[in-house]
Amino acid sequence: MPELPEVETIKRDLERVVSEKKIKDIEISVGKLIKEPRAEELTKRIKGKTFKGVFRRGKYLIFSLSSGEYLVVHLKLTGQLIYGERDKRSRITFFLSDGKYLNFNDQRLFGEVRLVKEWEETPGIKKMGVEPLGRDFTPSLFQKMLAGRKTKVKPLLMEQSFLAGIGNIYAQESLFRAKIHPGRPANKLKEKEVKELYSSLRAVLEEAINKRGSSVDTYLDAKGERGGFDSYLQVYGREGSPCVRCGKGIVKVELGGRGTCFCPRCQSTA
DNA sequence: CGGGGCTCCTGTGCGC
DNA sequence: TGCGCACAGGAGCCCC
Repeated sequence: MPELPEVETIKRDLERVVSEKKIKDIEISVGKLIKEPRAEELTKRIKGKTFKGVFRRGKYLIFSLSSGEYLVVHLKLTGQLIYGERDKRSRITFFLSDGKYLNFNDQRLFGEVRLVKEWEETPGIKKMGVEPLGRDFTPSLFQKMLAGRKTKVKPLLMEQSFLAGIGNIYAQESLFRAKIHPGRPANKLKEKEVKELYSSLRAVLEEAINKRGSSVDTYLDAKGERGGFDSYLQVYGREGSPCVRCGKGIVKVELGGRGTCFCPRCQSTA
């Protein structure tokens, strides 16, 4: 599942290879992935335009086009954007001026593509919270953000209107590093724990970016290669295995309807 | 605000 | 060996 580090990896890869390339044509095999405008309309507006740049907001990838419009893409669970040769699994294929292809693969068809004039107004982005690796995300801001919230900290970390780009993997990993039980009410964290969680979040995201993401589920980068962070995951998907810190078995529970792994000994409940 | 539930979809992995 | 079914999961949406 692509989260912030995976989307950032794809962004960095694509920036190098699609910038200044013209979109000669687009082939849409699964029209329902396009949320706006209608597929025919999108084709008309995108054909002949040039990719100017690529950036990321939360888990969204945003391509700026020479027309001044933006192509906004969310990979959801199984989306991939792979640059290179033609891929028969591709749901939406961009034919580029260098003779290469940008393939949007998506096994489970949850992905979303939009062509918009103002990317900031896109549903999902409009109410997006602060970027956890951004300059304005500080320990004191984090303290304030958590203060009013009685809900469980792990589902809160995954709320995109709270923090941008954190999903099930990195929420679990950062709480493990910070030694905080995922079910703790957010407003009950001690000041020291808030600081711990703040640095754990930033550290885990940065390390994951440096390792080019985690290839959990179907994730592949823009070159079609796996990420390298899988082997550094300490709790995610490790239920039943020994805790890397204390050796006790990692436990899996459901929180906010999502599977959650943690160490019942290391991660403090109070 | 909080909490629960439903929805989209399909490959995987289980039970029998 | 093979069939069929429950399940996972991001995020919007609904309801109370």
